[in-house]
Amino acid sequence: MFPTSENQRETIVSVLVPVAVPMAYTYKVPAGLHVEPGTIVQVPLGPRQVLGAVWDGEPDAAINPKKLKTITRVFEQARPLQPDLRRFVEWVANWTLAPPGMVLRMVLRSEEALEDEPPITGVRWAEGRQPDRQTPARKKVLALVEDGMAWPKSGLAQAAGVSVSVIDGLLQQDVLQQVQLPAVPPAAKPDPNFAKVQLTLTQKEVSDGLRAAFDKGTSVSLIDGVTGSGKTEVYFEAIAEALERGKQALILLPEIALTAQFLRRFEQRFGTLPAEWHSEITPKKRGRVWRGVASGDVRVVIGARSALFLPFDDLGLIIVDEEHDAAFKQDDRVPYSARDMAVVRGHISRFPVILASATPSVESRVNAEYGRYARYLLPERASGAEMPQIRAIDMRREGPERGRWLAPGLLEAMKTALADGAQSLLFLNRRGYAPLTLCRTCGHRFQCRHCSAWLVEHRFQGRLVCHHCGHFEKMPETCPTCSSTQSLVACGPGVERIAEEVQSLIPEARTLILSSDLPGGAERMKREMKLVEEGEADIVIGTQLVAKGHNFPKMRLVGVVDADLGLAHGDPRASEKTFQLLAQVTGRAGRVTGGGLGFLQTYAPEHPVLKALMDQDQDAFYKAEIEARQVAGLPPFGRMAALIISGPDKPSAEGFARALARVAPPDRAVTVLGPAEAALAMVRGRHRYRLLLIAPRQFDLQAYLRHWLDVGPKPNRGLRVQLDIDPQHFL
DNA sequence: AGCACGCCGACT
DNA sequence: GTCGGCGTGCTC
Repeated sequence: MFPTSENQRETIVSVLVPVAVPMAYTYKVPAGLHVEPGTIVQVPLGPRQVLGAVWDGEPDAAINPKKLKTITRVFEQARPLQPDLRRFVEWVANWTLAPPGMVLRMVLRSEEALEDEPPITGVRWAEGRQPDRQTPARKKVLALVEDGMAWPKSGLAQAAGVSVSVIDGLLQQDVLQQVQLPAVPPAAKPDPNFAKVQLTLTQKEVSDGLRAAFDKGTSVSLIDGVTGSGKTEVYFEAIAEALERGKQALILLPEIALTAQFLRRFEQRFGTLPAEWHSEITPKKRGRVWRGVASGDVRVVIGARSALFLPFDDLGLIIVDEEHDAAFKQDDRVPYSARDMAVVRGHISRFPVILASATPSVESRVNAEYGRYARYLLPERASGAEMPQIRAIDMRREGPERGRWLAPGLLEAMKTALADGAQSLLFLNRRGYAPLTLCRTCGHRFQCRHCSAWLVEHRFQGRLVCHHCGHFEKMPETCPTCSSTQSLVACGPGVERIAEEVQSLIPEARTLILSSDLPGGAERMKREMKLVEEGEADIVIGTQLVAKGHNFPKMRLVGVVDADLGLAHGDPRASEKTFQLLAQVTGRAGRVTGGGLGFLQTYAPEHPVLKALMDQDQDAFYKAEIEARQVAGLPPFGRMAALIISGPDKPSAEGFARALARVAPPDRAVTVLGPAEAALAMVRGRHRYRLLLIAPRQFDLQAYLRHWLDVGPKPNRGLRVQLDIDPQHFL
């Protein structure tokens, strides 16, 4: 690969560039410079300079030598990407049908990481020297530096209570001198023995099992524990074990859950904050963490899915918390599932991976049942609090009068809770006031002009909003078709409408809406979450964002306004998603106060998802769902791929069908759920169409797709593939 | 004519 | 992913 031939021929190497080209390119190595596989380099590509990594495999000698360009820069200080990481990049590229360069791009996402950090300069007393004239300000500064310690300039000025110009004056007279300060480490070393916690008997058993997994090399464990059962405490013990063995650890959290609260819990256990990695981290910090991870200075990273591609020096454990969460899936660029790829990374580098959830994904449950994963159960709340009682309200018999949405039984329970000083939560996963507006006179329905979804009325903003593409218009006074006035009616409820109903029926309660679209942004949301936490609201009406994150200690009652919502979707995972969401939401009830209550308003009280929730019988849900999937050939028993066709065409079934026929004619081995099916309704954004292919396990779906990708439009032009396949069988 | 936009191929 | 080239259609 690196001939230093006698006849002084120039060396050539493979270089992978972070661009959507199908393979590694070939470059010349400048004379006298050493590169090896993994070395990070800068190379010319077309009209620009890009980062890249020297890659494995023979460089292509067949390329016209006149075309070959030379590596412009070698990043000698940055350590080469390790063989395991390079294999991981290749694996992910192969799996996702994405160009390997696009996966490498996720590894090289911090440009700052490669440059040396500009040294931090500080000041120190030049021993013995005194200023020409003493002033009170100068005296204060000199008192601080007397001991010979070095200070950052602004820090010293602040500590002395003087302005920076005083320091500058002293520097001028050489009373102070400039010195280099050591670089700030991105995170201190966590101490596995900082604050050992008292574990319950069950927790201890699980933690012993997890610690033992380190001796097995590759292993995956699933912690299946109810909300409040202490999953976190238990997997912290696995992190302690990794640290004791001198290994690095990575905790992956869904983006939403990266809360200060979680970081504080880590700090309490290990005595220091972990390094963080997610989209909000500043470029400078990002560079420090990247370098720290590569050098081994950073021992534990807590991050969102992209942290999986960090160049760890010696990674020995990955934890995927809330492993069922959809936020682990990336839909754009390289469409990967961080949960699945974490398992792959653990497999390649032979270390344990831990998946944790109160409501595991069906895939993980199946893998556990078939013995591919070790399964650990934490069935009880560590505080001893009871799980809430959940009952259905049959809306056919116990429902409210026409035009109202809350059943009398639910309202009674809310009033009782209010009288006892406890909080209630009404959950409805629908923003706005009403999901459909129509004209009573002519039947006109307000539809989005871009994507044909119904427009949702947002009464506080006085707008009609499309929840698909974000398009909005002012709420008109008159019908745009027949010009009738006062004829527009709102159909169905959203959170705003439920809040209106609560305010009119229980006016003495302090009500609060928690919905992502309310004005004030993330700041206001944080404040309001805090208000709820402190008991400053009696009745909270919320969309799905109340399911995650904050705990509400005074919440006793949870009412699901429409428990059927989401069950009748075209989405093949509708049941699973609804089960997980409702289990989380009802789990908010009575976590600390005990005796929590859950109500499910439904027209289908016999539905297996709702029955499982009421009976507190998760197993019943998984059993029913697994059977249904086996019959339908859905994951994890079949394999599913979505072909996404995007383009500027206006939505039209004809154009879509034409594209489909050109790209992926139906095959006897695969089921194509085309535009006519509900599958399309699942994600019909602007300029985007998706169809689902479902193939049996033994069918080589990737080869099939690869074939049609070659025949059809270029993969990076209008056509994208998203695979929803559990990789467990392919390791 | 001047340009904005979309499409398409090339990039070693 | 990003650039440059080229065709189409619209505006000053």
